[in-house]
Amino acid sequence: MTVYKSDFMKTLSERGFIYQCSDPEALDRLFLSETVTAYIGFDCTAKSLHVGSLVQIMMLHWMQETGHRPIALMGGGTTRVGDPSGKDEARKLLTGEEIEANKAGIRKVFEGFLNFGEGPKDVVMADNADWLLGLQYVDFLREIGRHVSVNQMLQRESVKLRLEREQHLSFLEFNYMLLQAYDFVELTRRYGCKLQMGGSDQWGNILSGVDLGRRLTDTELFALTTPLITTASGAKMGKTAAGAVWLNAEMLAPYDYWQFWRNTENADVGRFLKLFTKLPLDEIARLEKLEGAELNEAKKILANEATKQMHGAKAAEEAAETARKTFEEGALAHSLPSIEIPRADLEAGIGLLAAYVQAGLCGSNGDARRNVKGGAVRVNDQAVSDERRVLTADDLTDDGVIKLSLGKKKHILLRPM
RNA sequence: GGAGGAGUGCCCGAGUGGUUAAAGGGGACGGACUGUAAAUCCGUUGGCUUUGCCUACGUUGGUUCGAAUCCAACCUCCUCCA
Repeated sequence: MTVYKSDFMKTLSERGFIYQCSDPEALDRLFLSETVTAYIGFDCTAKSLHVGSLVQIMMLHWMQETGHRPIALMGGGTTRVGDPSGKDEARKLLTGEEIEANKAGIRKVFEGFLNFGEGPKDVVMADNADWLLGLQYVDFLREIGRHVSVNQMLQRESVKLRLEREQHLSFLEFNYMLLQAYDFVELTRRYGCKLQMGGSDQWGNILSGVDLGRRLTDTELFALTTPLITTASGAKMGKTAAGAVWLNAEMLAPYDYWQFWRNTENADVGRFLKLFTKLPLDEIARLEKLEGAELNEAKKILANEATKQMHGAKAAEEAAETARKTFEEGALAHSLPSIEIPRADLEAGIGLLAAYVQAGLCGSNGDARRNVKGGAVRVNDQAVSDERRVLTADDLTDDGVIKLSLGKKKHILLRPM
């Protein structure tokens, strides 16, 4: 492994962020000699980013932390086209309003742990819609197209693969890398940006930008990618009981976020602590040495730290406390995720199956029915085997709620209103 | 523009007239075992007012007692030729 001298590269390298880099030594020198501006692009296809993007966000954080200037680039323009890579069918086209709404949601995530503003080290939020939407085709071809070598584009691994297999490659897909390359140039001109970072799947696209920038701006640009983060057992990261692990609290409750980290596989604890928390490395080294049941303590710390970063210290403490009560004492914790139901409905009696569907624990009555048969359903910690069971006001606990559980980990409180 | 091929459940994929809600695998969920881990084993995996009914094999129509399976038109995708 290369020994880096700059704080930023050293940190990234020690924490396991670096997968590929176009010129590690030169980049290291650059970080030593000046305040570097670097960017990472984010798609605006959903209202929130999910944990998959967290690695990238953490890199922005470390840039800021080590005294450099990160740019978070919203793909307001490229999302309108839709990145076809890795897709076997075209994404449905999003409207301008949808994209704007998504952008706002995503921005909220960043505000949690990056400082935005006008200062020299504040994070810049840019949007490629600002320059891409106004492009004129012929102008673009004359300015950019003449510098782009089709020969080189054909050399790209992703392209070669498609050609060799005689698989269809649309012109749109072929162009996507140009737009992304052009982003890099535009950011170099506007902000003096010299580095683009991203996931390893972006390596080719990023390199296109490096090449193009060198030609157009006569500046040495750099590329750096992170490894694809999978769990130790090989699964793609980011699934939980509740579905995708979204970063926005509206899409995934802090408690569920905490649980996601708490359920990390043993073999991943050290690696995740390095990537997803800001804890010092010696502390992490100590934690990852823990064995057996003791490792659970490290997982809790991971969950606490990760949740704190995303949702704040208060939410993290609550989540931890809720989990402790729920799992270690088996008691009813008041801050479990809850849904409200009209008091009148409860007095009339709510069918068990309907309640589970309403709480979002089951997808349909049939699903709920199957779970009852499978012994997964408990009400107020009492196993229920009768699918015709009706919930009434009598089921309210002393705390005035009804606790619905599905399996050992999923719990929802029904709160009459 | 011409010729050929394909469209099946969350995904992959079998099925070429009848016990097919549709083999098999993956994924997901649940149970057992554990440490809220992994691995392993077991179960579930269209909907509903569930001993029954409804909806489903690209879309629409047709043949038939009966169609995912046969026919026609259309839509979408792919490959090759130009």
